[in-house]
Amino acid sequence: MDSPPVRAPGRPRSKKARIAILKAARELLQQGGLPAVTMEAIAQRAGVGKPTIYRTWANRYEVAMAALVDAAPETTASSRKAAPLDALRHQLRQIAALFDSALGRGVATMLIAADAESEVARAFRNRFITARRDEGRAMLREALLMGDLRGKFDPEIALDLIYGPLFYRLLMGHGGMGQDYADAIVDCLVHGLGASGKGAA
Amino acid sequence: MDSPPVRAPGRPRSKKARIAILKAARELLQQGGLPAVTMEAIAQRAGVGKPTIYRTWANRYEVAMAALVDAAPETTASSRKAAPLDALRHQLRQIAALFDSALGRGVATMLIAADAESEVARAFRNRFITARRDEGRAMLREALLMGDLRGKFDPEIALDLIYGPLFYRLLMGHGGMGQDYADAIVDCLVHGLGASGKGAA
Amino acid sequence: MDSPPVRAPGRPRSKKARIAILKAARELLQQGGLPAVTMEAIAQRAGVGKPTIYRTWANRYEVAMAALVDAAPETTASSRKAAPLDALRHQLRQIAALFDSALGRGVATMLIAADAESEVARAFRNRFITARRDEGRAMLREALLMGDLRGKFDPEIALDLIYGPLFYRLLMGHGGMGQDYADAIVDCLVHGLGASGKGAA
Amino acid sequence: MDSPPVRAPGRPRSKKARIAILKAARELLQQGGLPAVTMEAIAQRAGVGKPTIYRTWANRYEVAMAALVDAAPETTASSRKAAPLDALRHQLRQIAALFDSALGRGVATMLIAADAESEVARAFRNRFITARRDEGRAMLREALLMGDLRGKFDPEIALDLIYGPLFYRLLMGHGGMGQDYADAIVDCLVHGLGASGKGAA
DNA sequence: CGGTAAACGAGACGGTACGTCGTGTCTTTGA
DNA sequence: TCAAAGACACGACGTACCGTCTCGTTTACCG
Repeated sequence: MDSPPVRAPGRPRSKKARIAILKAARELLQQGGLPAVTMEAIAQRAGVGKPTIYRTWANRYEVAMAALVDAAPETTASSRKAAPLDALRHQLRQIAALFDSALGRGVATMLIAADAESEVARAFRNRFITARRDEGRAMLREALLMGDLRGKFDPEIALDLIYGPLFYRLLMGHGGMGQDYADAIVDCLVHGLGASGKGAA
Repeated sequence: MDSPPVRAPGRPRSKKARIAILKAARELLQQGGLPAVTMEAIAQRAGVGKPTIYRTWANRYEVAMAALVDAAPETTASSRKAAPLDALRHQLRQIAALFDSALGRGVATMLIAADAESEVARAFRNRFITARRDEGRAMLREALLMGDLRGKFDPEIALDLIYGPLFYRLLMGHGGMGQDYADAIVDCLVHGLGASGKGAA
Repeated sequence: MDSPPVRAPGRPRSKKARIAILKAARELLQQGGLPAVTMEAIAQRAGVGKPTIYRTWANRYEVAMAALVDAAPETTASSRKAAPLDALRHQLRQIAALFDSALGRGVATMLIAADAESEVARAFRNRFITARRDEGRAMLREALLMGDLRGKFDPEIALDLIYGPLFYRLLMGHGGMGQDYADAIVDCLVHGLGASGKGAA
Repeated sequence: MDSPPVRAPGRPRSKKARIAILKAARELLQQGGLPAVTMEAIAQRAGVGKPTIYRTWANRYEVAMAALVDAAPETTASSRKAAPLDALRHQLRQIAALFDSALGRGVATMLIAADAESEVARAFRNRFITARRDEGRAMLREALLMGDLRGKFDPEIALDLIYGPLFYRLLMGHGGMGQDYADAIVDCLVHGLGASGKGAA
């Protein structure tokens, strides 16, 4: 790997170490899930001292998150020019695919286990959750502007109703995560359950 | 198979020990959250040997779950004679209150960390999740019968939209879990987002 | 004391169980040494409940000792009519052979580990040690009477010098336990080291 | 092989921890005998983690032996200028005193229980047994040179006859371990039992 | 010959110690 | 100065036996 110049192990390693750590964490995550991502395993596999890891991340969850953040595509790069609701469906399908993968559970575990206020946890949420939610919010607004949606609703609540079911099934595993599920969520929500005005509070 | 008349040989398991273990686990869960529920702490607090715990439960998550299952009320005992949608709102408020408590995170962690196929995990899901979902399904049906709802929708998807947001916020913590949140979910869903027929797939 | 007329009420102890227990203990001792002789292993192998063992023996060492006592030949049945010193050599060879076997170490361990005052420990010592020592004492006396020995010595010290070396090598393992060793001990002792009268105290 | 210039990487082992562990083991040994020397007790008393102990020693017997080796005087420092046989008597009295102490049984137990081939067991035997035996051998040789002894005998057998009785009584406990016992052994051996030439094999 | 009392098998009990693992901190050496 | 290596204190893990107890069953004797 580092054969020709044979740069002996020493000080100037900062970037290389970081990359090796994240790579090791990613591989461990894929092979054995989050429980396999131990500091010791990372250090050994990356050829790095444990203190070097702790210098950058506070605990193993942060390393795992950083590995995911590092690996994931920065943007969904949604298909431009599509109708807003179709774009929303497309995005939802992508998220469903992620949750359906082996990493899905790991994502959920991290969301729970990590310190909610840590720097990396915030970045993780930004990258994986908030960014998509922001996209979704923009899509809803556009749909209203273009007349695809005409109801009166709190967009934040609507976004919860859109993304919530995916997390629900991720946690409970009581149903599939297929593409049609993403579509069904949108359809059910935009049509509503048919309020009659009788059952209101 | 040969269950009713047969009796296992040897000394029967002690009811006292079982009760003490679950009580200790419950207290530890309330005081320090799930991380505090260690086998050693349970054993010491319950005045019980560790093997006695392992004889019944496979790991600390199972004990914690069993403690919750043991402690929780069997049924929500919803207010009878209320309008179905009001009953649904009431149930949702109760769940929100649970998730808002210190136990909320623990519940979520357990759902993730425990072996999904274990006996206790199944019981836990039945008691805490499925039972409420079943109640919700009945309420939806009743609302349709009574004319409070008139839409055409897949009830399973609708139930996901109802309960999903609570898990979403439990995981992400991006918003409150108050009583009004429960109401807002129901309202948003029954009215829908106002489909125009244009944005369909 | 009150043995003949009195008879305990209830079911008498099972001879079959006793035999099975001692057999199991003996086998375990041969296969894995003393550490393998655990109460649980004995009980399982003998098809017997642990309390049945404890009813007769106080701990695993006692069981192991009883197993040895039960297995060992009651008497050395020394060759009659042999010269006393030859008989002594013969006996010593037999003891060396025992110590050289797999059971040798177990014997030593038990002598150390068991409660020195227990009933079985005493029986064990009687059977294995004292009986042989008594035989040895008789042989010494006979040798003196017959004129084979003419020195002035304390017989108890002489007996220690005869049997001690075997235990020494059993413990330390610094030399063989062959037949010639037994002979060498007797020879060296009966001739002595050749006192000159100068080094006396 | 490459010992002198080479140095293991990483943090070197703590001398303080080693000393604390051996001190704790020694105290436990004195207070409660070998059964009291448990890894957990050592770790707690020494303020040390269990893995730190296991890093150096394989089991509690090794720790106990190391503690004794560490504590014992390197040499008996026998009284110079004494007659060789008197020096031998002196040494034997010292050993008898050790065996008579609370540590005596522990010493014997360790000799049996520990892995005979382990590094520490070898050191233990060297320090406690072989060194004294070597001293004894030298004394015998000197006594022959000086004419205090004139017999023809195998010195190794003679040494077994000298030290064996002490181990015999240590194991069997059938007699005292006093100073006069040490003297009696030497006296009996140097004079012999008085061979007549009749009882030979 | 039917009661009764003890011994039986089975195995759960409260404990203690085991030896392993992972954590997050520290100390040393080397580049 | 900082990185690797790895020892450190800590503490939970899950296992193995200990010696005791509680079951329901079996078996011999004695009234």
